[in-house]
Amino acid sequence: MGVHELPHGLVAGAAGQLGPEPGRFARGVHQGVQRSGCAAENNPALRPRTDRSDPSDRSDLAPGGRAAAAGAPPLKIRLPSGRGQNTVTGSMSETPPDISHDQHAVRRQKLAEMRAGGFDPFRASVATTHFSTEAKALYVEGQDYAQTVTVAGRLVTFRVQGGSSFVKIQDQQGQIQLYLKKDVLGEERYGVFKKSLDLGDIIGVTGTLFKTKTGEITVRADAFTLLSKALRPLPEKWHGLSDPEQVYRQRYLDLIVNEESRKRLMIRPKIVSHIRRFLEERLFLEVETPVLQSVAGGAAARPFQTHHNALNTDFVLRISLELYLKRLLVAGYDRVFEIGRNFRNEGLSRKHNPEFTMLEVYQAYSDHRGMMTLIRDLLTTLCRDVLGTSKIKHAASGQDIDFGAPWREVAYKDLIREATGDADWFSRSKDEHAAGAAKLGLFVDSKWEDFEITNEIFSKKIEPNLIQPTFVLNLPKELCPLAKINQQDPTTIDVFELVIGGMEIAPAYSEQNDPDVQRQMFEAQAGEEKQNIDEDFLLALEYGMPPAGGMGVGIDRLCILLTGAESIRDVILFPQLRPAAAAAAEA
RNA sequence: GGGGUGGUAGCUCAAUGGUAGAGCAGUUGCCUUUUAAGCAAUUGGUUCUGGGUUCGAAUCCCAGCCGCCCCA
Repeated sequence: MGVHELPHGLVAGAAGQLGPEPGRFARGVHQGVQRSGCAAENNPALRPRTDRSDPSDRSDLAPGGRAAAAGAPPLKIRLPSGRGQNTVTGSMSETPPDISHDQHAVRRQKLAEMRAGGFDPFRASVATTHFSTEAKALYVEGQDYAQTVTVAGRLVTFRVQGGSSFVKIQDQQGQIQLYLKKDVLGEERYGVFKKSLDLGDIIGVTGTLFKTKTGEITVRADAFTLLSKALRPLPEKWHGLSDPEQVYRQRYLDLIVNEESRKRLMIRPKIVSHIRRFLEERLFLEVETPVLQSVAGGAAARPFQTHHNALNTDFVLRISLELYLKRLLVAGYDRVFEIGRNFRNEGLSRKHNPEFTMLEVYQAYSDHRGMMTLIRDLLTTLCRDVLGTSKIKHAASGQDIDFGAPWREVAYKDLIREATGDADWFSRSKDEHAAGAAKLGLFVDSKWEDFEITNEIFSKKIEPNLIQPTFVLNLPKELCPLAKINQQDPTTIDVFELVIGGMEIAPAYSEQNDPDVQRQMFEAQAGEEKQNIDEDFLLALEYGMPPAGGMGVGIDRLCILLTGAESIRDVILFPQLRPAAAAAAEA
């Protein structure tokens, strides 16, 4: 039935049954450890003070749950004869091999002995009342042992000193120290704690808050429950996990032991939720559009191929959100956004993951100028509310990026003229452009179109040096077929590209809504920017799309920027890696 | 795709051709308000994989796998 899933426990705790009576972690049950069955079947609020299960209850335990369990001896790791005290249980009569060096085996043996003693550490859960930091906030100065809490988490430090011990558990919010004392827990339970728990185990504890001599708010445990046995040891607590490969492949370990990673990756959900709130306050609708598409449009990139069996049709994974969101503009969704995954079948690098997250926003009766206001407001409130500052460090340049200062606006062509020192750059020939680029030390591929040569200068020589927030305006029309042509200079389009910290963060357009011009611009594309033509999209435009501003924001890059990360892999929980050879062989 | 660089105990790292070590973790013992706890004892290795050179290889060479950095 799974009545007592952990979420229920959390809800039950949060719903107001605070301060469970100490006796709820029944001592008499299976080495005093409560089981999920009991917790599930009894409303925690109504349960008797001393929640002793009757023996028949044990039958629903693991097969090992026998009456003999109650008398199970303290756990002990068996060592070769002559060393330590062997605890010979049941049929074990041979001297077992020394496994003390093999932490996995030691933990497995502890588990086996627990099960043999009638306790299965994977069957219990607990109704927590608080997260760690919430619990600590409840403490009232000077009122030790007044507040009862039930907390749960992973054991991350272990300091045993004889008859009392300090340990820390870690949960989603942080850590809280627990104080376990033989006098409080009783000899047997304290022995169980010392002998059968390990770093990495997940436990639940009920106890009262107090402040130690050294000033740390701590839970003095009245009872504890092992909720999950860790069969593998955690990485070392002091240095954490540093091998980048293991950090990425076993991110869960990184998140357990590396505080920095945990903090950094926790910022991301805050950023995303701020964006949602910000846009919803401005009456934007969040929608979801197809990932599986027939034509990968809205950008120039190689898509991933896939196949639908029932339809016997090939699909591609989307490379942008754009064309479906514009269909929704046609449909009358005047303000719409999607935060979704795009997939591009390209190389991996510090700045590229094959799947990445984009925010795309479209606002009818706005334009790229309107988008400038929107993104500026979004990013300044984001800095204020999530980071609590308007300035962030940009490690690569050593500068502080100041979101509070006025944001620079500059035309693409002006930047090129400045970088090349050539006021007449845009009236020169392709060969002259190639020569000019080469003079700047750039490699020029003979296959490149003229505009690609110029854009190489922008990408390599200009963009990386735009550290402060900069709107680059009026890009050449070849760079994007989906924007409106500029009235004054028809070689450019009404767009901006927001560059911060040397990275392209957000391109935005005055969206092209003339179906005929749109078709022409698709057909006129050249070079690497060429997109596939989505006929269904063009059909939609013929029904009439309102004038609109649209913008894309690379969420991963935004997170890199705002967290000071060095690589996109540091802001993606599970970055893409080549499958491990060993893992592949096992599978 | 090219160049560079790395892979040693569960984790973090030493060991430059001559017996593979340390800290943490583990195990055993002592320790009832600690802060990376301490003290004492102790276990622990296919040095990524496969070849080669050599009396002898973690170390040198070749190939492969995986990672990281730079370039295309």
